[in-house]
Amino acid sequence: MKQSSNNKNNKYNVFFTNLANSLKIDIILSLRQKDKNVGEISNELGVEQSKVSHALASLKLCNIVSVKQNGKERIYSLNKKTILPMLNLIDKHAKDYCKCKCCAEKCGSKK
Amino acid sequence: MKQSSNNKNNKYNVFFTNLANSLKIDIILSLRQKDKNVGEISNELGVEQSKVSHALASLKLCNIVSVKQNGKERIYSLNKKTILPMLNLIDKHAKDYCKCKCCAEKCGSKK
DNA sequence: GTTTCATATGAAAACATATTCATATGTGTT
DNA sequence: AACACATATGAATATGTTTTCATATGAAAC
Repeated sequence: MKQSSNNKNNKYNVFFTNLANSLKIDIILSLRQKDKNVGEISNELGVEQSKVSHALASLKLCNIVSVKQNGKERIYSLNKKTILPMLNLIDKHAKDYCKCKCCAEKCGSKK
Repeated sequence: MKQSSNNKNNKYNVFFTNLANSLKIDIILSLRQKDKNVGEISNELGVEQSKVSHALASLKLCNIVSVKQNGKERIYSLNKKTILPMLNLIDKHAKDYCKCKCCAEKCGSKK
């Protein structure tokens, strides 16, 4: 009877899971303005370097960011083609449906 | 020096976190075709009823689905306006960037 | 080739969310 | 009111992902 798809690795799940993290979102929002190296991101967000590196590595796996070597630095840039329209959809969605100030607390996360 | 945004509840994170789950994705894909009650979804996916209920409750918090009572059933329907374009963006993204068959395994999730 | 700066990596711990299972609630029927 | 059906809820556990911290790697300068 078990006809479950059990499709843990479908592309949608992989993509959303990768983005389901506030640090990664902060990095994405930061890279929206301009390309940055790891140190710049780390300083700007006040977040430890290795944490940023881990987050970037994961974003890179899904081609959400890409990287260029420049001397000893690595410059990360955002793949805007996919992400920006996606953020816009969420902006629109939130505007339409999340009218109360408590919405952010209530949506999805128990925290 | 800690100038971190620490914005765990920003709308993007809340939204993506809610979607970062294969059952919820399966439910969304199923509701894409037509509205269904909990039992139908549960049967179709071969997934226990309470699991489906929990997933639907969480999707509802973000207005990704909505619900209508019909006798003792509850009919869930997908808010297509936001989700469908979002899935399309991911389709496009995967087509452009995830050319190898191993990509799904590699992207984002360690599993 | 040693030092310094920049970033990546591994592994354990911390954390968050999903799953499970027992049970409660709600709706209609008899 | 008792029952059956449909769905929701709570709480403990399981699972998966992030965080942390120590350390490794790589690139340039000396």
